[in-house]
Amino acid sequence: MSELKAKYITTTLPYVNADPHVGFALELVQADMLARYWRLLGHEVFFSTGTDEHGQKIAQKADSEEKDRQAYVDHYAGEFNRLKDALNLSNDAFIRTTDTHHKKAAQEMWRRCAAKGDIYKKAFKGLYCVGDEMFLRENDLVDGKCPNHPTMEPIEVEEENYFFALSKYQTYLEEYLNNPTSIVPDWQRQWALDFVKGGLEDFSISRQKSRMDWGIPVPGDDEQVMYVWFDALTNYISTLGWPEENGSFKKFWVEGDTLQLGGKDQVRFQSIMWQAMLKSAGVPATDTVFYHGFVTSGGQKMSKSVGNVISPYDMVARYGTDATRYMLLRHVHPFDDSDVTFEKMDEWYTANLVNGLGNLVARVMKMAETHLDGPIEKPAITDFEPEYLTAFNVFNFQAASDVVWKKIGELDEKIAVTEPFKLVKTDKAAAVAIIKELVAGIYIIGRLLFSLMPETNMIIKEAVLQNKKPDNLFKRLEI
RNA sequence: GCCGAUGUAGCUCAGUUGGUUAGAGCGUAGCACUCAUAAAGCUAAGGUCGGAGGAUCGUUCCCUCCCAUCGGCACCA
Repeated sequence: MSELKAKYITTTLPYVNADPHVGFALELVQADMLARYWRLLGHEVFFSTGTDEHGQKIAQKADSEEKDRQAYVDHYAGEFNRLKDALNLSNDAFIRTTDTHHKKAAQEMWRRCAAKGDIYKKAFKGLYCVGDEMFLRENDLVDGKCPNHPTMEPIEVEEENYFFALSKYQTYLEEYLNNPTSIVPDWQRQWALDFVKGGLEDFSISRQKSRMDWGIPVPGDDEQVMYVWFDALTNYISTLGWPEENGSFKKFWVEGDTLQLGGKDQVRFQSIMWQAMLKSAGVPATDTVFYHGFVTSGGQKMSKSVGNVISPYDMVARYGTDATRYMLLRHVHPFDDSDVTFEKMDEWYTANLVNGLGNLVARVMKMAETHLDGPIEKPAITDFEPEYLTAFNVFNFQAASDVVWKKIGELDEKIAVTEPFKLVKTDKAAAVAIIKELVAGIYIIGRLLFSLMPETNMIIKEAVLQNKKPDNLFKRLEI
């Protein structure tokens, strides 16, 4: 058997200007399910996540709340890092773009792109709102005024910024995106390809320090700080120790398979700008970027004003960690938008977890505990069925989960058909044989849940090995 | 406006080489059982497969047009 390739997987880094959102929780558990699955298959895995902490919006928010900026981002980094326990994540690294090492790496990225001749200075002209202390976008203007300050006249400001020569990489990016595995799902790849073919503009990668100083200093220019995107993108390799060329970077990025996850609004950044930066710096491209959809609630985008925001912490509080993972991985579409409400989640929870998985384990283990002399022989490890493997290969977390629930249904049916609880009164040996099969079936279900619901996996395994009915896996919801 | 999708049972969705009675899960109704978290099992109701034309011996699945919904159309990240 050939050596399995090392696997690198990372989420995007959420921008820490708000509390963790269920959409990001989705990305995290998707990454975690893959990471655990690969480890189970025997791959060496490096799973990274973290926080993106520089830029205008964060500086502004911290200032407006009269908080020290570093203290402000420390707080939010903590809020995001708390998801590790809440969602039982197995990430190997949590990188913050304010980490010292990361700052150095971002500067090295800059130097390399500059050495390649891809960074140049150019005058940038834009409408600037003095009230917001930031440049306004054409689309944001309301009657030509800043939406937040309709009484103030935006002023035209010109400043010199550094630009990255993205346009140089059009041909390269077309080649890269022609590779069918560069982006999943494929229609996102088509979009990216069309976008690149339509022509690329260079983009600014710095801000004048006098106007915005919450960023990583541009090497060799005290007047400028990096634009947050240039800084943040570098995290995907700085987390592996880059620019140190050996060690983790070599093992996972150069010699391993690399996978990045992101929301569907990230295509331009992850698959276009970032890939051009990597090429410029002489670093191998990301093998695949997977883009998930958005989670809506009640048919609308979540927003504070609508009042339909779902916090992952609220989900965990109501259903528990494994059940929350279950909702996000089995009932949210891997890459299309999905609608989630507590009403729907209550149904899923009760039907599939309480009445389905939880009840099955309870009824089987009760019979086992009552009628077997001791634990069954530990079932041999069997290969996963093809549909389970295929589901993971195409990032179809729902299909992978469906395999488990199909088995749950089969076992429930088997109990109904063979009635071991009745048979035990007339033919104990036959009943015991059936119960043993059922327990083995539970064990297999537990194993299939390894990546989806790690805690449940452990409980089932323990229950089988000790021949003891566990406490109810999922508590019935209070009405 | 342009580009791209989507429109299949109450809900969420499967359904590619076009071929007899269109599927699953959840929900609903009834039957029945009792090992289990009043759970599971069986049965049933429920669909002109968005609409209209066309090509075909024949299409939910191909072509055209229309309607509806959604998303994107670069420096907010």
